[in-house]
Amino acid sequence: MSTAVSAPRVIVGLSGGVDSAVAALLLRDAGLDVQGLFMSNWDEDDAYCTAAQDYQDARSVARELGIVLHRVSFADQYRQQVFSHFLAEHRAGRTPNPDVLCNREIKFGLCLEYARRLGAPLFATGHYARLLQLADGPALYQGRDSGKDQSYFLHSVPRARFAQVRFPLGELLKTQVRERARSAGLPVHDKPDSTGICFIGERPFAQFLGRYLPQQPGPIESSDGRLLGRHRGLPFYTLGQRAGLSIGGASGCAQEPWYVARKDAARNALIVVQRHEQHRLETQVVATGPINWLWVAPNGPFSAEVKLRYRQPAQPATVTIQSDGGARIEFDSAQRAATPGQFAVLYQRGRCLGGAVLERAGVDVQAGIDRRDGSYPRSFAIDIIVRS
RNA sequence: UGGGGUGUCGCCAAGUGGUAAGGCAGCGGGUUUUGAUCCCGCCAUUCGGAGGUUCGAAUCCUUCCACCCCAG
Repeated sequence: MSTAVSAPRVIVGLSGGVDSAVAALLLRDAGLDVQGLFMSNWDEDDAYCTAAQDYQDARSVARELGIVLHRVSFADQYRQQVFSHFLAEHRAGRTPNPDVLCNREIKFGLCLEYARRLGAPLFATGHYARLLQLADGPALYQGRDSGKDQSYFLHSVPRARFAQVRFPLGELLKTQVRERARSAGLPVHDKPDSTGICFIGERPFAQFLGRYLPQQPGPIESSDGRLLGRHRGLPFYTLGQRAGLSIGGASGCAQEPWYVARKDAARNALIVVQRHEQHRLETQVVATGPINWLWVAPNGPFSAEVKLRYRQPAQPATVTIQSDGGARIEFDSAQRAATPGQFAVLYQRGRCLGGAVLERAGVDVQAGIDRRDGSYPRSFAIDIIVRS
């Protein structure tokens, strides 16, 4: 409100949560010309979609901060550029991460552009990540709060776009953010963290997917071919998954839970293993699609820490760039349930170097097989992957 | 309808006279801006049915029922 006429304008993506509210607060207090932007990208109003309440919260925050709040819906574009891909990946038996795409296409794509149209050279969000403007361009770093770091979800954004971006929460801990919100009198200071797919919300996942994908029941088998149950369709499961298999005890088998190890698309069979044989779903090498670089990569192989899934500690590995722009990543130690469709994100001492979608794992990398369906040859589980 | 075997929570499975282990699954919760993984909690007044013996039985007896195997 009290900003000088010359202060640069910044559009803050206000979600109605505490993080974006504090991001706006910090920028306002820094003297910037802050305006809020609320996006509703999923046009479904039900018990799981909290958009209506979130908008009210965003309004409250904007009122409290004394800033303008814009509202826009990218629902059509979200369906076109994020959700359709999400479904296509599932149909192929892979496990997509829609939120990575959402950041690239919507938040740091359309939304960034929209901010420009609103006269703002800068766009900010409440992500827990840090940006440094280096001589050769922006550098993305993990948020200081290692428990909340969200750089994984940002790795796919084209590097140049980060020049316009600010992450005011990068140096803060979540507890500090909540405290800041509370002392500033923001009504959302104790609002629970959001979970689930961005904009869609947390819902019974298999049920949700079932609205878009057909049921294609088939057998659930152990690695030695024993029939253990029925699955509802390969797309409804992800590698490493335990829950939802409904496999009870079987005579002669260990008293352990079962995990999805492999999808046999040709036979429409889901192959599962027990805890003591989880080495069957471990791989040491993976191959990715073209990398989105947030860093100038060296010519030869280099060392990095790599995450194959959000909320897993980055693992030391050696990365070799292939002629097609993808990477071959060899880990120092075997990784559990490397899943096609998920993203491999590279780090070096807290800096996010970039990342790419995981295409193949294990022997498929050596064989150079491109299995878009996420399945593995039968020998994958039976012979080759067995390690001591 | 001769012989043998088995019937304990949705599944696997302890318990052979002292008043129902455990695991898996499932459900609920925690963690979490991706489906998970992980962690915590809840889950058989009842042991195929009916009688009987006993202070007391899932465990002993009788009988019926179901299923499995071998012979037919």
